[in-house]
Amino acid sequence: MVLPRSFYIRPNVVQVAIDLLGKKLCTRIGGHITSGIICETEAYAGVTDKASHAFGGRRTGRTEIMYSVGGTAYVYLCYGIHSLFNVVTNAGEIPHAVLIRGIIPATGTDIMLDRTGLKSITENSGIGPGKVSKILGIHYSHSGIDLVNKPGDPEGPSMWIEDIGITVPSGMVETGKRVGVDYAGTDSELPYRFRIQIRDLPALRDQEGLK
DNA sequence: CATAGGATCGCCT
DNA sequence: GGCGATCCTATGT
Repeated sequence: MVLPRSFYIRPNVVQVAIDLLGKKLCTRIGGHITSGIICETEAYAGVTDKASHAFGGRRTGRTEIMYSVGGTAYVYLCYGIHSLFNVVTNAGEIPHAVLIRGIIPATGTDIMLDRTGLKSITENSGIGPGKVSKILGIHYSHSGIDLVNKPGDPEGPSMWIEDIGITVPSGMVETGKRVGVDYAGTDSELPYRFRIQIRDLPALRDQEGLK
């Protein structure tokens, strides 16, 4: 089931970040469908969060997308090299977002090989926000794509997230500080990073099989 | 117009 | 554990 708008527009961005664990992030880029199970996320709490690009209500050409309605993709270029993929959450004009930091490759591993030049795709190949975009073919030019309604052009790039029947037990979710946001002062200490360990995957895959 | 710096990665030691 | 790659974005003059 493709996640509906109601999943994204919930007001608690931290809860959305946790609930995205175990969901399947899918893209159709250049006619190729690839996907992976989300295993690491970070929440960015908008205008009050010093680590957020929208802190203080900042609106620029880049961050404007963050003010879209929940269920919109926000992708930006980091370090001149990496496209980082985020999901905008909450109602319009409230710039909350969840950074997807890691996925376990699921569909289209042959395409991922082409995109990365790796010799093989493993469970680690999508760990790291830059790698997520690399293996899924996501580019910062895809910022603004709607994750709920398919774009008008059926041939164009498209991205969505599916519920595949996995429920991650809270005891399986590891919480920590966000990465690379030391400039945010005390906000860098917030426990807004969430991940599931690869060693716990077999149990989750069993759930998927039962559905 | 000029410039500094970044929600990273992979290779090197 | 350290560093270079690489370029857009934001900000300041």
